[in-house]
Amino acid sequence: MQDVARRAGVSPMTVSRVLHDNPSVSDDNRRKVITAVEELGYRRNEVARSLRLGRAPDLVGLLVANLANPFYSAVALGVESTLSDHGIRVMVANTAEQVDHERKAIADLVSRRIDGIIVLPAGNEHTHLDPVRLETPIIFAASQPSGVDADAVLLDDFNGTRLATARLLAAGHRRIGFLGLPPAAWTGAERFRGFCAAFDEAGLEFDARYDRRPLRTVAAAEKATMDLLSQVDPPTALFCANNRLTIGAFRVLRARDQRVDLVGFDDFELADTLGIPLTIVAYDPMEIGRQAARLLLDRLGRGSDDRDAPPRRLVIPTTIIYYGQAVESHHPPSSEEN
Amino acid sequence: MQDVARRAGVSPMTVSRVLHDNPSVSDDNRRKVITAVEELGYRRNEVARSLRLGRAPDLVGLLVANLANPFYSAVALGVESTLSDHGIRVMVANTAEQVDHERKAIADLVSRRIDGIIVLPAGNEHTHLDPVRLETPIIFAASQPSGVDADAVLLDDFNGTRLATARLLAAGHRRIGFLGLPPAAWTGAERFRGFCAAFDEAGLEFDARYDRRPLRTVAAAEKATMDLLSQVDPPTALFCANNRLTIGAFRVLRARDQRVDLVGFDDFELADTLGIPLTIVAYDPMEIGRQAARLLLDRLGRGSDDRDAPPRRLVIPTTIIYYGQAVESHHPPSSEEN
DNA sequence: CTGTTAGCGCATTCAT
DNA sequence: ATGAATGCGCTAACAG
Repeated sequence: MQDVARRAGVSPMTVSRVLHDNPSVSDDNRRKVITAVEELGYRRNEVARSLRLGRAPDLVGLLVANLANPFYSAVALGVESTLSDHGIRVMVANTAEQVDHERKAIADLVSRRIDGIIVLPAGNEHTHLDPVRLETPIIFAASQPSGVDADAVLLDDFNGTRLATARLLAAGHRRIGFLGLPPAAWTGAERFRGFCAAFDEAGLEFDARYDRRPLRTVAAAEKATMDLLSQVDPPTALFCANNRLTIGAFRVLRARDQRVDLVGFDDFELADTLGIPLTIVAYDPMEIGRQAARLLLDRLGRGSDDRDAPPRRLVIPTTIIYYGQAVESHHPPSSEEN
Repeated sequence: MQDVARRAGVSPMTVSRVLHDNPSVSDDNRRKVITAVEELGYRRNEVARSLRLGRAPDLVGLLVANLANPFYSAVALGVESTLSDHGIRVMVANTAEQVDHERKAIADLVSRRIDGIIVLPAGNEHTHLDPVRLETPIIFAASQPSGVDADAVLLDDFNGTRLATARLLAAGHRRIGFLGLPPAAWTGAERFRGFCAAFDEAGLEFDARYDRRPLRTVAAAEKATMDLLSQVDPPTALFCANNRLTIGAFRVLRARDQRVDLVGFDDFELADTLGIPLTIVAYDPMEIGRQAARLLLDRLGRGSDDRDAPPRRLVIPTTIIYYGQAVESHHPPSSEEN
């Protein structure tokens, strides 16, 4: 900046002002500075700037459990695209579903004085995230903050599961297997709660022999499915709590060519072509990222809202899609842009 | 830091030394400092630190075309996991395959004084990235640097395509449709080159009537496939240059129940369950990210190598997988951890 | 082993 | 409309 000032024959201060579009600079000087900047290929040092400003300018952290899962990468894309429209960069940390990774990553992000954090928490207990709120705004996504008072964008896990399950019951199914996530995760708990609620409302009781939890991976879902199918009174339908588990169940059903109604949470690519009747509790994962980003922008005073408003909760709705046997034109989600 | 020093009854410098594990601090003082740090919940301001050091400590940029594409998110995960082992954070920018997004993102990253950049370039001309090399190391991934002398980790696009195509020719196919990417992309050019090379080696010529380029999306691949299948002398086999195009072709074949040999570049989840014979040119996309990260670490002097070594080229091999009609246990790629 | 000095590059404040 | 002074929080280089 000194160099630019020298070359333009002005003081560093004038250069700074030009870079800030400060109107109180003579057109003459402005021109000279701009020329000098271009000739020198000068670019402001954002590090110094942020030290002076006391915060990392336009930089937020995003914590996800597993980037390789299309759900998380879609959320990440939603966050990134929304924030980059505002000139904000995103630092991504993969927690691999480990709470201590999460803790470390957060500490690191905070010490970098980022402007805010969006977190898709690994566990369901978030008190360790509470101290962070004093330093920087934090937005929860896909998980209800527990022990922390913070903005959140949630999915209607409960109702999505409840309604899909109600359909199964209405169709006459009584022996329904539940492939579920660890109850320690918000999503795991809520989806199971919705499942049970549907039974309650129908005046029925869920038989624990059909309960298979906690499951995390495709492989675990495969095992659980085989196990369920080979027991006496095998289930006539399966509910799978996320795309991993749906895919695991599908693999087994397909290999056995067994007629079982399959219902799963999360849409996924090729879900419509699997050649078996499949009901999906669907939603737009990118929208979770977009809304989380918007909540954060509000907190940063960039959006429409007051930055000191009380915590807000946004709920993304789910819809139910039936992928029948026939293969037509209804496209499931995919990264169409590529 | 002043506060910590006061509380510990030492100078800020001693605090700094303790934080750096500098051995020349008396155990007594060290203890006092550590206690004070804990009591105050102090964390070093990384911004000030990096201003002092003249670089953003442990922060690199990653540019990808489309995070929602499993290929890119797998690469991103490979990068993130490798670098986070070294305490390095990753800033992700999604270029949406637009060169000017790429340009802007790079300029922004550089002005943040990041330690390095890993880029999966949008186009095939990279001279606009050359100036960046003066400021920060840059690693190319999945695309040969052109007009720039930089490290790169590449995929064996040429041979993967060539060998898979050779198989088709050996199996007697002569009318082979080629669903290809824009030739402006390295990957697009190389895969087409490999395809043609196989014809050359067999003493055959590729009939341009079966050439369908450039294609980018699932929908475009569907259209191209329908078009190919409805022409006179329809192809008896299709080669698809990436997972998007393979999926598009599959959708049409499945809807028509038409017997056409399908060969595609990129493995993808559920590829083994599609119920049609499918040959895949496979590789590990995470490995691209890991290797790119490793090259960058070397450049940063963190790895084993000299940081002023000449540019290096790493090539990730491909393998050919045949997913037959039967559905067994051979698992395709997926985010198994979740 | 520890403290003092000085400056990284910028922007806020005050003076001109 | 412009410039000079000051300090953000930290650490390298040098004393002591």
